[in-house]
Amino acid sequence: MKKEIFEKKAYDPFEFEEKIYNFWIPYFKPRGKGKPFIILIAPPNITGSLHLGHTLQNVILDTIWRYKKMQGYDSIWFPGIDHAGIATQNVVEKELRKEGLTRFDLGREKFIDRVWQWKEKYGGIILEQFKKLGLALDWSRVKFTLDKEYVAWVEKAFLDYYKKGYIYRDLRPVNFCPRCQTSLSDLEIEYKETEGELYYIKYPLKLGGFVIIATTRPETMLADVALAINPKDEKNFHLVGKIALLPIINRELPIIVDQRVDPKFGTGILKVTPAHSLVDYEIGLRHQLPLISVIDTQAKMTDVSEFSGLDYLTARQKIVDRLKELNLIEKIEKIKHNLPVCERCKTELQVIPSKEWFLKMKDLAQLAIRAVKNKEVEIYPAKFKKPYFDWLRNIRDWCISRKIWWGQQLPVWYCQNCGDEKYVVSFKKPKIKCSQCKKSNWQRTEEVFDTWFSSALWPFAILYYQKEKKWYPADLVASAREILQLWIARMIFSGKFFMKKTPFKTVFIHPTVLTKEGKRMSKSLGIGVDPLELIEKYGTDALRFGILFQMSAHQDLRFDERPIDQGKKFLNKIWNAYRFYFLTISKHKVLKENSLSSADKKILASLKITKNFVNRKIEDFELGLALKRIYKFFWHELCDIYLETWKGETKNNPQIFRQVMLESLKLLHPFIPHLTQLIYFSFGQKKPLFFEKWQ
RNA sequence: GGGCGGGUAGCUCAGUGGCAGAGCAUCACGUUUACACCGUGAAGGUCGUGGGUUCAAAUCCCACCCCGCCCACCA
Repeated sequence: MKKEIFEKKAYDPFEFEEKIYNFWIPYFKPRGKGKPFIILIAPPNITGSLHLGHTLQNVILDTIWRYKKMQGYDSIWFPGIDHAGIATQNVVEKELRKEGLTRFDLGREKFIDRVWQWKEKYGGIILEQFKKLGLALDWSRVKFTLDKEYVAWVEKAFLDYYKKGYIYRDLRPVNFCPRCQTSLSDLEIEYKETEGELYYIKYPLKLGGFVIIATTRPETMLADVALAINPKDEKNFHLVGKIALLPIINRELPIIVDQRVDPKFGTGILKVTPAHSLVDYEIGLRHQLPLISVIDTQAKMTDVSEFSGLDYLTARQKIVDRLKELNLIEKIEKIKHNLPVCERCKTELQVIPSKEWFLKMKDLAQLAIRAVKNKEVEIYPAKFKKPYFDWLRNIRDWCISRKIWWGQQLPVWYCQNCGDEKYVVSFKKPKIKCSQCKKSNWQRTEEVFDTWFSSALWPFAILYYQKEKKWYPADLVASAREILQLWIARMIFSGKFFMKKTPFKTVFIHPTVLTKEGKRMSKSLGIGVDPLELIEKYGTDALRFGILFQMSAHQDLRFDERPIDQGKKFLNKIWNAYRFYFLTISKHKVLKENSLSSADKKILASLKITKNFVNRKIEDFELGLALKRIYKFFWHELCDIYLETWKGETKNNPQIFRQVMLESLKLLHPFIPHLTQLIYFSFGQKKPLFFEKWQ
């Protein structure tokens, strides 16, 4: 690539970008020279394709990678992808549905084969798309969260936790999707506003009279074990300590006090149903109430009285009819309320008790809190520390098991003769005998890990479990806001627990990319923008420019396509500025004296100011402001003024011209890597531009 | 319900105590030998509303209105 390329008046990114990327690839590896600057990538889901969130996040990191490299650091980051449990399983199930099949038709083994096929076909797509963004990733070390070594790490972590008493198995109410047939974490739940009925039901008191309870779910009343009121509720306080009778089956219900009751809802009296409500379960724990379940995993009534086997909606109607016969319905009101539905399939969820594996969070949350308080990790912008601390301070134990099929199986073995009450936690099939049946007939559980349990260990796998074992911890990770708790917090306590060190020093919570109207982008609503289409239209450098130009470290970004067009024009401006440079410079002999014209002095001063400003702003993650300053410098100070002084007679110094043009190229490179590399070749250079020193 | 952020030119946004800014869009002029994906210039704003502090407020304080995001979820 020589100077002849400048015969063209306009820059065509499509002719060069891919070639330049391929030229760089070998140089993206760690060089082993200089102080490492390590970036931790957020592994995209194998279901994913590039969206503007990924684009922003990774372009920020790549810009910093190149900046740091030019500061003399050995910048390093590795690519990887996440198996993403439920998300992937549901995508494959959707494919099956087109063939008229469900996963149960295939059976577990064949279904998992299908998911692996899917992974082989689509798993790497988003990584290929990362190449299109020009990311300086070391492609010789791609990791996947179901790689053999990775799986071993996750098992080892589980065993460690287990040996130290952090893991337990318990029967607990969990959010359960009757369609997906699995428990879900809080984060996999959506709420849908729905019009429903609020039933006011009379519960007789044992010593005469009655109280009225408001509920939207009468079918769960058969699992009631108490009634509760708020301690500040003076109106109802006289009821405390009395006994109520559960209609239809006449179970005795103590009336207790608990602060979780909202005195303003309904009559201010809550029926406590620990098996089918998470709040009620908490109340139940505090008051040592029993756990009675009346709904099963199919959302059908279990074996209680005459309602057994009915689905929950039919049962609701029958129970209401019966209460009406007994004259125990005071009134029925319309109410708007939020129904919990499965994030993936939108089925209404049931809270039901299920045997699940839990991780004790109290100590671990403390580790994560202290790590940030002691500044072992810095969270930027600082305003995100509050939600981080709030979440950790109010944390519940983490349900880490899922009953889906796609994922990593727990290293847990159940006795085939005695059932799942007898189990062994072990890496390999246990040889010991069951304490009950005295036989060794162990079967590995089909339960899999919550995908976030696996992701929480990502830094070990990608940084430590490289052969060199020397990249842990990272310097920087960037994250979307909504996974601050799900991912970032969990990586922090996992790192502190297993490695005694936080997995990274700085977390940058980047802005959310919103639509022009300020709404969240959403594929299902059809208001997303596809970055690949933008690349096809404008090229990678222009996209990078456009998105970084709009970016602020503190504020969300309302996406606007115009700055990308502006970027395309800017690239052309740069192209032509260097065309002019190469045409002009050949006509001028290098001066022997180091005399500077006033234009020379002015542009050098301006370059220095710009550089200092850009340094400061990049360190503060204010890439938008940095780029705006560079834009102003290059276009308006360099092109509009300084270059003009080279037309006609000039007293300028050609050495300064060369110096300024080379320095500008370096300044632009982290933001606009491809074009600047191309022009760098025209200066007779054969190395990557990011090997140049920034200052 | 709790938390966080935003409201500045038609649009997207800079600007945190000292004469209101940029890009795009608009208008006028200019085919000046790097670039019409250009240049020169113009027009355009009661800085959400009301009050307060100050010599001075877009900027600091208080109240309110509107918009958005995150978290929790009311039985």
